[in-house]
Amino acid sequence: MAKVDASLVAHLPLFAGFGPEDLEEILREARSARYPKNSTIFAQGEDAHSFFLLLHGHVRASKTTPAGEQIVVRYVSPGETFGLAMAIGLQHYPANATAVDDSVVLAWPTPAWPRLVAKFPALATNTLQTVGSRLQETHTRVIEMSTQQVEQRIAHALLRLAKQSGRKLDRGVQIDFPISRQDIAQMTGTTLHTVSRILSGWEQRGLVESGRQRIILREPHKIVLLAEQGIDEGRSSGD
Amino acid sequence: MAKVDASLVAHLPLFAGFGPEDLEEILREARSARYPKNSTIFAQGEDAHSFFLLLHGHVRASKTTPAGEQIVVRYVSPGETFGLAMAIGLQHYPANATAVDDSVVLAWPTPAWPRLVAKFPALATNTLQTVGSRLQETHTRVIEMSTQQVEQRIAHALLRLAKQSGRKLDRGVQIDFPISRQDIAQMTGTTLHTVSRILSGWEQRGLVESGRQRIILREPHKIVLLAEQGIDEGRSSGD
DNA sequence: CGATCGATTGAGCCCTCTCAAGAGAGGTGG
DNA sequence: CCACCTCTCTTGAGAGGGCTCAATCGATCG
Repeated sequence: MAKVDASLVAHLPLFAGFGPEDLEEILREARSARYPKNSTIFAQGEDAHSFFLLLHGHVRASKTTPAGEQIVVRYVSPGETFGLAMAIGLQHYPANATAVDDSVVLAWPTPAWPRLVAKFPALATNTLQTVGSRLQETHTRVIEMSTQQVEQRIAHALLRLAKQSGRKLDRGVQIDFPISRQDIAQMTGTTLHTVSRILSGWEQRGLVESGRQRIILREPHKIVLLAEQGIDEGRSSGD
Repeated sequence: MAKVDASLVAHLPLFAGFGPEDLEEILREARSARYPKNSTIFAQGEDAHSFFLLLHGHVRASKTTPAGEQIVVRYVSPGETFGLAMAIGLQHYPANATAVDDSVVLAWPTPAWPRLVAKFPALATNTLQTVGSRLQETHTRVIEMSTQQVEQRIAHALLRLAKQSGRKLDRGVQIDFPISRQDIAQMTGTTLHTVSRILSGWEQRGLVESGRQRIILREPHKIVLLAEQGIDEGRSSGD
């Protein structure tokens, strides 16, 4: 297996404050692995054997309820960690991780975590900040679900995805991985039907262009307005 | 100011793995303070001057939206930390903290955090686990809001409060601090009206006994059933 | 070129919100 | 100790946003 180039990951938040030698030592314990599109990286409830750093691709973290419903926890972008069960005191993964695109990860065996943290305490403080950010983001989600209508929540979700994983095109910004109506529904607490209806509406108004697992924001600024004020007048156009 | 007795807090998760001397050193940097009922401990957006450990009483953490709506983030019980802005990389408090009962806290000046963590790395790993738990709990909340009806969400919320801060009475379990219909609405993403209607219904069925900012669960087991299956009548399946 | 998975769309309903009073409980000041 | 005032809780009526149920269409892949 090829060695990971330290310079590729040195700038990541996880490794803030580390010198090249420390980095080498940490990376030495990791193995890299490739997961093809739609493959499972780990499943909820499984023994947490490893923790991960995404190098390339995109990973969806989701949770399954006892009743069998799924919700999307987040989409992981390159440079982010995931599967940190051990760090937060869990023996088992609290969620599923699925590669939504061909993806490459670094994986450390879970038992390496306590050892690495003991030697490099900055790993813990860096991770604390990461987990703290995720907590803030999740609170934002709770607030949105409590106070906003579905259309606004979808607008916020798509803008976030675009900012995080948007690819600039001439005609707008495309979300850079396959994402279905169902996925968006599971991110926003609604049904795929409602998402479909709303996106159809936006498409007719020229705000987005979308297809099978593909969404392009054509008028991001107008979508920001939708997200912020919610109901904007102007429905009385041509029909 | 009286010195804090180390033995009172030694068993807390925050201090797991510390000896008496380390504990003394950490506690030496804290001051204790008393906040009367309904007083503000800190406000959202304020400079994060301190972080806290609740010794006695109850604290409500809430967030205010740009539109002025409030949601309850959580209720803090004795032994828990709050106001950890600095630890998760924030300069300002992301929420409001209000004493809902006469409360006593230990407060450390924020600048002490990096110094203490440098000397006692276990503080960081202990806090990482705490923040991780809160992240899990917040995800649970998202899942409930996505998949359950209001009545089930209220049932879950009250059961959680009862477990966390319940006082056993002959007639049931009382939530051990003042809590209004509005508070419950802000925990579950609904309105005070709907909470009031649902609690009235439960009261008629003998499940709860409630009054002004006071709730007693008289039939916790039946409320568990409500929380889990939701609808207990009719709804025959017959596949 | 057929099969499968995702997207679209209509109809109808109902859970929950909004709007609107009003009643009860506690606290406070005279 | 009583009167008043404020905060909380209750309850009704009506409306509507979003869900459920049910088909059909369209695109991607083997």
